[in-house]
Amino acid sequence: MSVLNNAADVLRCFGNDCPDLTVSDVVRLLGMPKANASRLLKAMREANMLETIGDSHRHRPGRLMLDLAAAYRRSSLLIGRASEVVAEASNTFGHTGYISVRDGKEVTAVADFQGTNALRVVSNIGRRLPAHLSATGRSLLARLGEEAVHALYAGHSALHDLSEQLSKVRHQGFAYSSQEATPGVDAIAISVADPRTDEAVSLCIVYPHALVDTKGRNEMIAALAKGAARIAEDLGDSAFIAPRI
Amino acid sequence: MSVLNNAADVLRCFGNDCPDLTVSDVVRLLGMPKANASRLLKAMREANMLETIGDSHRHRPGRLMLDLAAAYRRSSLLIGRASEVVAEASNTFGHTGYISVRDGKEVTAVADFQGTNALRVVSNIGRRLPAHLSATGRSLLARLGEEAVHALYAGHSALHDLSEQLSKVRHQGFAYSSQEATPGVDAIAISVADPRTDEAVSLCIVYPHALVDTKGRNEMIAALAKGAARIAEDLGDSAFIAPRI
DNA sequence: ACTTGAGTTCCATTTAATGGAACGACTCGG
DNA sequence: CCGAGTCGTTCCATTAAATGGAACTCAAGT
Repeated sequence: MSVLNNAADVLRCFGNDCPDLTVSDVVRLLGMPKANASRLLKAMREANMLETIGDSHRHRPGRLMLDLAAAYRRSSLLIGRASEVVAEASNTFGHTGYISVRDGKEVTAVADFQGTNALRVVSNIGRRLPAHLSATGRSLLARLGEEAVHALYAGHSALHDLSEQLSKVRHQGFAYSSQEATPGVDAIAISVADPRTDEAVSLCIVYPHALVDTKGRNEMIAALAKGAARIAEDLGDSAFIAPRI
Repeated sequence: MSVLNNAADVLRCFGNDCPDLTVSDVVRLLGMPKANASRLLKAMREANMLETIGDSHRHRPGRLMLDLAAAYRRSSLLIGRASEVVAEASNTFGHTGYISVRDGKEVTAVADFQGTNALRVVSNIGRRLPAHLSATGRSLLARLGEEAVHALYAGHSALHDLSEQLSKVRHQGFAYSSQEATPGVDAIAISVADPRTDEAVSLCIVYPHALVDTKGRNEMIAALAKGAARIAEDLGDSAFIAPRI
């Protein structure tokens, strides 16, 4: 209805696989009269929410947007603490690490730490993934109660499988995926929350399947678990489950 | 005037040192009637541009904003190419690296690569710095003509010094700062542009002053210069100046 | 119980958003 | 050189939303 919602809809278009937008893209994607789309993009441009690429008619997010993700990170003690842990683990083992948050049925990375190994998984920060299809997503879904997950995934065909996976995660204290989203890539994830702000984040390490055996995997789980446990204790996360390896 | 501009003003408040905002913060910072501020924050919340922290009245940027910086990076071939170069240099030397863009008289980092050395400079992505007070900023300002810089800094007391520094940067092909913004921290920066999109980025390495001698510094400049020269050639940046060491 | 500060809601007024249609700019193929 | 197609902008009357003063709620402090 209001411009603000339309502007938000435009920004949402950048979410997945869309590096830039034209007026007619917006008309197509949002089903809006093109007069509105034209004026909306112009207004967003003038507000620095968008900028044109060169002198073409293609738009990308504006400079105003560049610092907001960092402001989000700064607003959260939990993210800062989690980042320290994952940064250290990433450096120790040479693999890429993330901090992710859940937004409904999706997860998105808020911070990433590139691995240093020659063969490492490339960072995919800023891409939204279905929560039920990734270790980091399941580590966050596992924090919800059984009922909350049922409510969230009501009518979803994957619900039964997901429930089983989540009880495994709850029992183990960590989530694990092997070549699930990407062939050759494994991931481990542990979640921790700040009860004062109701935030939950996932600490995640992704690594090439071929490079890490069970022993190496367990060392990484132990490293993340140690850091996560300290955070859980400091912040009072009583729902934290110490991983059993 | 319109909500969009007010919303943009609210988002701008997160820029510097402000991790969260309340209704009265907005009233104070933007001089807006509190009825408006209250409704504006509510509307931004409902559009996912903001979210409340826990159940308090404090707001931070919303989930919608988290992926936009990544979309910006993805929209630019130049940023992608520059990131590869800086990521490699960061890994080789163990120091922290950035990619930055200029926005008027400010620079902001769009990508960062944490160093791996025990003593390394901590990433400050998402903070805007005055362009004339940092190596990365001066490497970008040097690309502007002498006149453009005079126009941009008209009436600014630092203009004279800046002009001198910039001609040095233009002659050398790189910018260097020693313990300028932060005691004990040095930085080197080289800029490269994409003439097709009118973008310019700075490739920057920051390192502890005590850890690097002139020889080490020159090795890093050479590494950045080599990568930047390849980008300049591939994209047709005729204004690129190969650093002289 | 009184004050102070923060946040929300109400309502008449003002201002901006809407969308159909006409217009201008560009590209492609003949 | 022309006409069809695509894309983006502008115009204008209509409709809908933003505005800001004031009244109201709620909580904390004294």
